Amino acid sequence: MSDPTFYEKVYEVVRLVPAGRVTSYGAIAKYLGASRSSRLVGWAMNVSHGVSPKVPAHRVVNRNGLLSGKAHFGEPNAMASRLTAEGIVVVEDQIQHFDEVFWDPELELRVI
DNA sequence: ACAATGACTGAAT
DNA sequence: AATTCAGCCATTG
Repeated sequence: MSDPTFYEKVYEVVRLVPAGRVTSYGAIAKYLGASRSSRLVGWAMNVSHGVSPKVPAHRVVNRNGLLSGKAHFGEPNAMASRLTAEGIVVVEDQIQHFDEVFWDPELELRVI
């Protein structure tokens, strides 16, 4: 990683996501000032397998609340299982009550 | 240095 | 309203 600045930022934001909440790639990208680089966020997650502390990539889904990245986990059910264990309802790889569990860094990490 | 890739998103049809 | 198309931008070969 010659210049993991972007990844580091992504990891940091993802790690800030509280248990029982989820966020979207676009929200993270926007918080980092790169709202159009949502794909890079997903790519960062792809590299986040061996980073430490561990990055809760299971709390990051696409803007529709769909577990788009579940296929990248060792077990396809690992992502849904972890979300369910945190109190998030997932049916058919789709997060239920997505608007209630959605965690927007721009709103939560904003200056109070 | 060029071209291709990708866990997305928004706009157009 | 649902599906399709194109843009976007950092990293890798």
